[in-house]
Amino acid sequence: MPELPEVESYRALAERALRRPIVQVDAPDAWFLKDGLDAPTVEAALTGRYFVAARRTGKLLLLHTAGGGPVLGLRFGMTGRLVVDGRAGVDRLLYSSDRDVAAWDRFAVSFADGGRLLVRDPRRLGGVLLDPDQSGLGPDALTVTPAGLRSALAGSTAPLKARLMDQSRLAGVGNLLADETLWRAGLDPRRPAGSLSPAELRRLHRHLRATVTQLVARGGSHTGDLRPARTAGGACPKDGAPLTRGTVGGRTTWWCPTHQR
DNA sequence: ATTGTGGCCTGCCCGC
DNA sequence: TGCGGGCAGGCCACAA
Repeated sequence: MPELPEVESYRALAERALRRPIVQVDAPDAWFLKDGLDAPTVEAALTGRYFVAARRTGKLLLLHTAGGGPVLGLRFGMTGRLVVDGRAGVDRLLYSSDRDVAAWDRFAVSFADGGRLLVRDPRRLGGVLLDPDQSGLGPDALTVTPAGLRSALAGSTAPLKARLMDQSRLAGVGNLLADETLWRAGLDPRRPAGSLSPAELRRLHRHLRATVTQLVARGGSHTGDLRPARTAGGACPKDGAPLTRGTVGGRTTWWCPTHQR
């Protein structure tokens, strides 16, 4: 599902949509427009303008318009895809459908040259925002510093995994990325977030940055080394122990009871 | 304030 | 072969 790695792929794809005059905006699904946004407003905000930059914070894609104009924010939930000129941002999306169904096109921007940028989301869990408020987002997981990670976790009794996925503390980590990172770092997802020693914090930071970087390069949060074993009867790829399945932070969680402490 | 829970969305897969 | 139930998780509202 779209976590940081997928959205980073979408961001790179969205570079193709820059400096192309916008002639039409289609927002057929009112549910998909968030924070009180409506179709006439977003149409008026974008038509006649063009994008100049494609940025990303966590799982939020930001398309800036020229001259300091409005910023289009796109969220993808767990089943949303970005499509530009018929080209999809990722080949395959876990838990979503790979089919092309026009009814799943929830939002589209058409350019003067005939091309289009659109969000295709079967489950409608994503959304469109205008000038999104980013004050509620923590530092991006791809670039977070050791101190940033420490302050995201410090003093908390919540499960470590829940804090890693708390977008207001750290932006970009979803369920699969959290399991993969904690598995690599050898940390029990149920540990109180504030209980990590300085050495464990450094280890987690190193593995977080490395994991995110690697999964971005591989093309998705589903390309982790733990992922194939995240299933009934799965064994730890490191030591062969049967993986444990449970609910942590309200999400299905798989971990190795042997080496994750 | 922090933490936990349940609901929303709907395609897909499994078992009958 | 059709059908119903459960499942997936990002995000948000709400409760304790």
